[in-house]
Amino acid sequence: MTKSSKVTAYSQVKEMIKESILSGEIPAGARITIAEITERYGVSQMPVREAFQILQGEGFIELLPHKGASVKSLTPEYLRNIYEIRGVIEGLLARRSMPNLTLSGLNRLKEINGQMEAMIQSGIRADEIVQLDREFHTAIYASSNNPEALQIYEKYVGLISSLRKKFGYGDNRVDNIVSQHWKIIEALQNQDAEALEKVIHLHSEGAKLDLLALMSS
Amino acid sequence: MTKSSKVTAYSQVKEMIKESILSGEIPAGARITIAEITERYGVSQMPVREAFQILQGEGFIELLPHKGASVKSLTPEYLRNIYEIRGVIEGLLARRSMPNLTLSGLNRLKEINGQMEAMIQSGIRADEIVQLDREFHTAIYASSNNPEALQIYEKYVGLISSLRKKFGYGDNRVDNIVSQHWKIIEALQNQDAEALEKVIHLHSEGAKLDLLALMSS
DNA sequence: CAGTGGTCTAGACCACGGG
DNA sequence: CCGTGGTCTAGACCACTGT
Repeated sequence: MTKSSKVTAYSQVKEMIKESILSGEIPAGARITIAEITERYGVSQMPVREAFQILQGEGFIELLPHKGASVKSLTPEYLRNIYEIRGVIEGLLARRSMPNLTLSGLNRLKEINGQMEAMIQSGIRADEIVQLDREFHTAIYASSNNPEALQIYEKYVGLISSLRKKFGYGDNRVDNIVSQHWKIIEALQNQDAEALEKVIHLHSEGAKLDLLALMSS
Repeated sequence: MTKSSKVTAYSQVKEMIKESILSGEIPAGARITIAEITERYGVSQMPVREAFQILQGEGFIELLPHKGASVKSLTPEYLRNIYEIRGVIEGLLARRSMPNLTLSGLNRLKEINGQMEAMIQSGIRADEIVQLDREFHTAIYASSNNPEALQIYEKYVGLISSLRKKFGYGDNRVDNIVSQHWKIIEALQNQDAEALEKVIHLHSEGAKLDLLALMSS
């Protein structure tokens, strides 16, 4: 490690490996050896092993006893599965957040979605859309008072965001996102739980289909 | 460790600690030191630390850098949160399992629920009810084809089961369980996704209220 | 029946909290 | 400012794979 510091080596190693995976530097399905990492970052085995265990818990790698670590491969089935999970978790988060959402929170949502709308005119950049979309949803779910659910959401959203940056968006997906966001805002304003949950599921389903189509083409 | 074997030390240590937590031997909120475990099981620090990381990933303990491990305390808020998560995940699992459920699978469900019904007559034993209830739900969700969701479900069901064995069930909770199970079977038989999801949520909600009431009394 | 690489031990290091 | 206990290093051990 660069210098002695207060943060632990294993958490730094964990973050660095995570970065490498999300950026695509270490491709899905690739094997990672302990030796590789110890050499690269100048640490010994133990912090690497701890980092591996954490990353396995977070769903980024797979760890087989006596066989080593490999980056979880993002098969269509796996993606479909985690989209489904994310969908129902988002429904829960939205439902729980609705009563706690403040007026200024609602304005923040309108602002973010306005920015997205503006971006469509001036040419779409996938990574910025990803960023704004995440902010939009995070702004809603922050008031859910269910940190455990939020953690599951963030785990999967991180995995999927990296793919978005790589594959971008389908033809009119971004338009759909923006219009669905307006509907979400409307449902929140009306405190209409049923409508809200319906739009959220639609939103998630659309995202899944769009990404899967892009990946298979 | 007892003897050299093919399974890893850290996985054995992990299982043993997990047992101790679920059995209540190590109470919620208690601190666990590495030295304690190394001494008790005759291993060195590294496998213990790996076990800790895994247990943190599974939600059983909390790990603070430079401060150590403590068993996650089961506050009412935390329980409410994980019941909510379990509820929506179960809804998802049930919905996805329905089309894949075989006739013999359905008969198995009827059989299990019949056993539960019989048990009510001959006096209720909490740990056996817990066991049968778990079997019932597992029998449904096995055909969900979504192992990731199943994993989340099992993580939380393990935590909650241990509490059930400790606190038992409220007055007519067991009757409710059995009658709701029949309704679940009926919905599965009719391939009625909407009814199914409704019962599942009712089931989950009832379980949550019952347990929270028992714990606060 | 080697070589590779994951797993484990022993002990040093050092952050943190109480006196 | 010392003690406790979490963190890290170096190196040995041994399960697994392919030759």
